[in-house]
Parts: sequence; C-alpha cells; structure tokens
Amino acid sequence: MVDEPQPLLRDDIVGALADIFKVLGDPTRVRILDALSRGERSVCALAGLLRLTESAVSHQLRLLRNTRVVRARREGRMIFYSLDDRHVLTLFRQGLRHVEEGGR
Amino acid sequence: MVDEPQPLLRDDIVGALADIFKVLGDPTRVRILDALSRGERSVCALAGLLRLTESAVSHQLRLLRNTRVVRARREGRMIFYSLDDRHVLTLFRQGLRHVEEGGR
DNA sequence: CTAATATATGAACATTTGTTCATACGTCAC
DNA sequence: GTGACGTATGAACAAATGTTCATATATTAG
Repeated sequence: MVDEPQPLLRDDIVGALADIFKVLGDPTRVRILDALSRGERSVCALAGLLRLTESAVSHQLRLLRNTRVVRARREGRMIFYSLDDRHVLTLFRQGLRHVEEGGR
Repeated sequence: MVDEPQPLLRDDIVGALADIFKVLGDPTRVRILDALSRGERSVCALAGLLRLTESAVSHQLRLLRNTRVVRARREGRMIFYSLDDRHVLTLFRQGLRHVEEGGR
C-alpha cells in the first residue's frame, strides 16, 4: 500500500454535510438549538424565550425539521420541538466547546 | 435549587458558534476541509484536486482562515494550508459520522 | 532589473437567505 | 356551527453569499 490517496468524499455526502452545518450556521437557529438543548419547547414558548415572532420561529423550525435536526410532537394545539437525536446534541456541544475554549 | 432555568447563551457566543458552523456549511469549503483532513495542501494543489480556480479556492481559504478553521504556512512561493487544530477535525468527523450513519 | 509563478484581493453579478406581513390550516371550547 | 388560539406557509423584500474576472502582491529564477 504505497501512498494510495483516499478518494475525496462523494458529492452527495459533501452536500449533506454542508446542509447540516449550514442549518446550524445562523444565530437564530443556534439560539433555538440552545433552547432546545435544555428540553422540548413549543413554538410560542420559543418565540417568547427568544423574543421573536412565532412566524420567524416557525420558518426556522421548518428548516431544522427538514434537515432532521429537530423533531416535532403535537399535543393538543401546541407542537413541541426537541433535538432529533444525540448526534445533534453532540455536534452542538462540540462546536460550543470549540468556541468557548479560547475561540481557537 | 428548584427548577432554575439556565441562562441562554450570550450573543457573542451564539455569533461565534454560528460563524463556525456557517463557514463549514458550504459544499466547496467542505471539500476543502475534506482534502485538508488528509494533510496540508498548497492553494494550487487544492485547486487542481477540486477542479476550481485558484481564485475561488483562495477566497474560501480566507474565510476559513478568518474563523481559525485552517492555518497557513509559507514555503517559498507556495503557501500550504492545514486544519488549524484537532477540534476542527473532530467537528468535521462528527458531522461526517452523523451524515454517513444513515443520516437517518 | 524583468519575467514567471503562486497567491491574494476588489468589484460586479446572480443566487441564496432570513425576516415581516398576510393568510391559511388545525385543534379546542362553546 | 363560531370564535379563539397555536402553528404553518407563501410572497415580497433587503441583506448576505459565492463565483468570475481583472488586477495586485510576493517570491524566485535569470
């Protein structure tokens, strides 16, 4: 095995990876993730907590839903959102550690 | 200590976190990161490898430099780029694992 | 010095993105 | 059924983004 270069990532993998990072790469969505990392919240709870309109929150939640970052659970007329899985929390926390730890 | 809600992240932390994710959230930059995760590369090597103009690569590398994701090392007239630290590699690989693992 | 190479930068442009506003949908109480 | 509430969605618009092209800077060879 003599210096065999590994192939670059396939385009679909690259795209999916970029999509995940992209959806995490907005301050509003980071704040939503932060709030959800402490437990599930309804749309209007998020809106109140983050001082945003419910519409704005709903639009962002759709993006987060489409990329499987969060999931929704209906209860009566309220819909509760939470982080979709442990991976998301890990990724979020890893990024947070990177930032808090001296920014570098 | 009765149900004391932890404070939300400070704005500067949120912004820094979003900036890190944002800079990772583009297919071209993901491909650059992928290439650099295998070792340092010069600008023109990256351009050749990824079939991009050197200008486009250079512009993207600046973004990655500004957010401390990659670092540069000059050697003669070439400049070699590499991932800035282990954290970046960890974050990249964690995201990759999330995507490859069924992404679900 | 000049010429050639490697990289960086600025302007321009089309595309994407995030918010607001208005409206629609779905659920519950009456 | 009606009305109120919680949420979702579409259109519109300003702001941000990524690429291309042209030009500038830096290094080396001669």
